[in-house]
Amino acid sequence: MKKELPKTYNPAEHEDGIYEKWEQSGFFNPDNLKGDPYSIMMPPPNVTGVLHLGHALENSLMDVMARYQRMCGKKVLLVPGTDHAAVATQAKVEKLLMEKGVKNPRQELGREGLLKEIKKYAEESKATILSQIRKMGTSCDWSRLAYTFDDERNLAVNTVFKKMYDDGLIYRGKRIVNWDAKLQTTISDDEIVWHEEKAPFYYLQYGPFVIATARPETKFGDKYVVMHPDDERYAQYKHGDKFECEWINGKVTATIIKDSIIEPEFGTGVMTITPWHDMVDFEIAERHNLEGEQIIDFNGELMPIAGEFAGMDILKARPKIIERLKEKNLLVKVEEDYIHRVAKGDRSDGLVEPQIKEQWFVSVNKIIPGKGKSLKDLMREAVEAGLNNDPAQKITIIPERFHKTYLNWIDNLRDWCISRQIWWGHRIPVWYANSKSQIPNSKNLEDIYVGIEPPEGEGWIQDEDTLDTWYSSALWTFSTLGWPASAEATAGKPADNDDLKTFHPTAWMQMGYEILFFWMARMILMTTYTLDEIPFRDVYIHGMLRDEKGRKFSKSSGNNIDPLDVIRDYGTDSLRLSLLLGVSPGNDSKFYEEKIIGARNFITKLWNISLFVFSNQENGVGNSEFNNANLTLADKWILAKFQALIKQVNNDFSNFRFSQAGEKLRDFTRSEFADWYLELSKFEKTSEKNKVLKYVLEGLLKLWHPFIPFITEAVWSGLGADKPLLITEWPEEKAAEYEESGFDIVIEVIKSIRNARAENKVEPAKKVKAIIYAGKDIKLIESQAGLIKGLRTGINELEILETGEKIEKAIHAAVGGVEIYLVGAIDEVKEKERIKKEVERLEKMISGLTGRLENKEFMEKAPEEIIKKEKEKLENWKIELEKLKSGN
RNA sequence: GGACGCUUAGCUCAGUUGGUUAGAGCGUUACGUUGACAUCGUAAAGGUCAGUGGUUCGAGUCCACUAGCGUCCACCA
Repeated sequence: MKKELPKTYNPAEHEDGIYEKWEQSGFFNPDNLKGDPYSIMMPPPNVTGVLHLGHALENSLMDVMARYQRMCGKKVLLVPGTDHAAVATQAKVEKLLMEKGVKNPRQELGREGLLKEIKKYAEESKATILSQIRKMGTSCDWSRLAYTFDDERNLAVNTVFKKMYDDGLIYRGKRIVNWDAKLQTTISDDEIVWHEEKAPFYYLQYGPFVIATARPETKFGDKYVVMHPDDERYAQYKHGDKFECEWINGKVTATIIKDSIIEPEFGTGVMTITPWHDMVDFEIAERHNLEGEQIIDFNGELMPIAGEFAGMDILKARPKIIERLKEKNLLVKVEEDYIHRVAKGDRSDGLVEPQIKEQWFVSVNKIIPGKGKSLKDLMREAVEAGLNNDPAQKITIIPERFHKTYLNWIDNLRDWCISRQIWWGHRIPVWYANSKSQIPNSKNLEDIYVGIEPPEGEGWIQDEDTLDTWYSSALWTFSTLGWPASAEATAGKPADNDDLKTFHPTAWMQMGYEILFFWMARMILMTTYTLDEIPFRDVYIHGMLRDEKGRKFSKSSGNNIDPLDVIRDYGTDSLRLSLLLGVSPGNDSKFYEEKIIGARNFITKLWNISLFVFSNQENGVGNSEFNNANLTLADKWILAKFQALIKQVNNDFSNFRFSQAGEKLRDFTRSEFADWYLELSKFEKTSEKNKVLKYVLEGLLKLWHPFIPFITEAVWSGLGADKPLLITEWPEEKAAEYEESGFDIVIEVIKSIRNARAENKVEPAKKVKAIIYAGKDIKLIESQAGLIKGLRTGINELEILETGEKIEKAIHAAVGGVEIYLVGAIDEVKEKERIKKEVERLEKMISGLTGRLENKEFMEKAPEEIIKKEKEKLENWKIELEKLKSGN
């Protein structure tokens, strides 16, 4: 029975239903598929709100690949998931609570109460996000849905923590950390945003020295004065010398320290140090084993050491301290317009103060027992020669330039501080038995228990801190696959035991460059350490989406585009296509409504093409066979082009060039299939034409499906296919089955006729005679005369001649006449010139390359591969030259 | 200070190991309603590929320098 498509395509009427059918079909789950495994782990969106355009891009990228691989017969797994996003989520909920009038959420609600609130928010947000992922059409296996903060992932986190602790890679230490007073937690170096600010730069008298500072409020306890050992101005002072001097709150005893980190050129070449509140000072103090003292408390207020200033906010205290120094005649001079940089938290926008705290760290330089190398070494190996020199365990980063960025970053990598003083997150699996321990300041290591499960017996108290959110995301590629496969973990889920074996390492991963270090690096670290495997083979780095003016999208700048609005107005396919076309890996791209409209217009076009082609079909989709013996020139032409297209698209997919694959598909669909072949089918009616039309269109629907799954499926299933397009086989690449038929020349002829009409301003309705000088293609063109007449050329008489004068001349001569116009397809004179030039060019190239291949130096230096390729090239050119010369 | 990138048509960008006449979309201009499609079609105009020099038979593509722009990292007491 003949099925018909609706006249117009309204995405909203189809999309949800189609997604539901896909889901019910079970083919999102690889357990129902055959073939080689291919796995992608969705970068889990934070449960801090709703999906934005960046997520939409990421979903489009992973889904285009997943669908392509599935149609190519792979057993595709795409795991959906969300991230609890520790600090971000807690900060967000605390802010919401404060807006509701809860002044200090942590104090008022307590740990349990606040966690309950956050969990409620996270669950709501998660539900929203998951429904949005469905809206995007992402073909993920919902039965394997994961969350970085669920029980399975917690088990993985604790297991890895214990393993690292037992290996001596996790240690606890007093270190200088970035303290965000607003969020009341440590944050990592990467979470700091530097702001440039103008501030006065004070020169202060410190004993015999003048020191310079922008932060006098930290200087109360300074008792070390540091200078460069080679600075001759201060040669008279020896390292370790002591002197007494008058300081802010009375006399202090100062010690001279010589350290080459000091730049003699900067300021006075002398500084005092505040080890507790400055990274560099801390390092100097460590190096010389100096004492440090806390000056600023964890709320950003001065400590008792500040004397009468104690309890004051540091910024308010600053001018008062300067006043005091002035009174004591210790203020030498002030530079007003000094520009310095102030650290602020990227989530809180509050001041970040370095503080010394007890924290948990992962050592990146310590040698891992039994491996003879450090975590840093593993991270490096994975992208260089491959883990353990195994090329199968090598990660390729696309685009390549990020290799360098990554390696450069590893070189400067310091130990990773993994503890956070917040409540939302995986609690550190460490317990202290000493009831007197003031956690987290316990130093009694004997009474520490580190384990996957809480210790038995009374009196154990768990560490208050939680883990950096990236600790759990770092395990993502394998924690989602049922690792660790303990009896409890896999009880009732027998298939999970095999998942890790089947799907790890994952095939590819995609992420924005802004989380390269946060996430990619840490996944590599954790996975290579835990499994001795890389987490993924290829990682595709995408850029950021920006608005028309190149600004980032954000709610605060009011330029936000909500993907759901786009879907509502234009459909998911339009959104996906506009996100995928015109982007290249690693580069930012601009996104605006015109792009979406362009995509929407194309999708409408594709619908109309389908409408036309299938309106002439007896049957629905499938069984698109035709008889090769009955093919016309034009049929062979479109089939040859189509074969070439499949090959190019495959090639683009295997090199992650989605944009280019899409552009080629669009060009073929519009410029070749619709504009020529489909038009021509209205005139050249043969027994096979409908079949070829259907064959090519069906192939196109398949090729388009990864990009625009909904409309292609709507056509496919709308016409009663027996299985969804989702799992229909990808078109086969048939090696040169249909030769180039020379139909391009016929197109040239038709174009020249149309041009000649336009140039000579022939009225559209007027029928004219055309004379074509066809040259060597005379037979070909003669055979297509009927078609040429028919195809919107408006000629009623056609004369085809083998030779003739230069065409322009002929046309002009004819314009004087009444109804006869001369039109030429092949300008013999021009053609001869072109061939002559081409021959010259080829000869030059051949002689040049021959010369190179005879050059001893080149032959010795160049790699064999290149020489081989150059030789091949040369042979091809020679063949080409022969063809040209012989006139074929 | 260290690293990386960008500069191609009016705009947004592609350009796959160097190889025919450098491409697309949007925009502009002219024409057009033909048996799917005005959410359309046919065509045209528009580029010394930022600049200079080099390597090469051949450079948008490789190298060096210059200019402008941008990103990341470190960080100035």
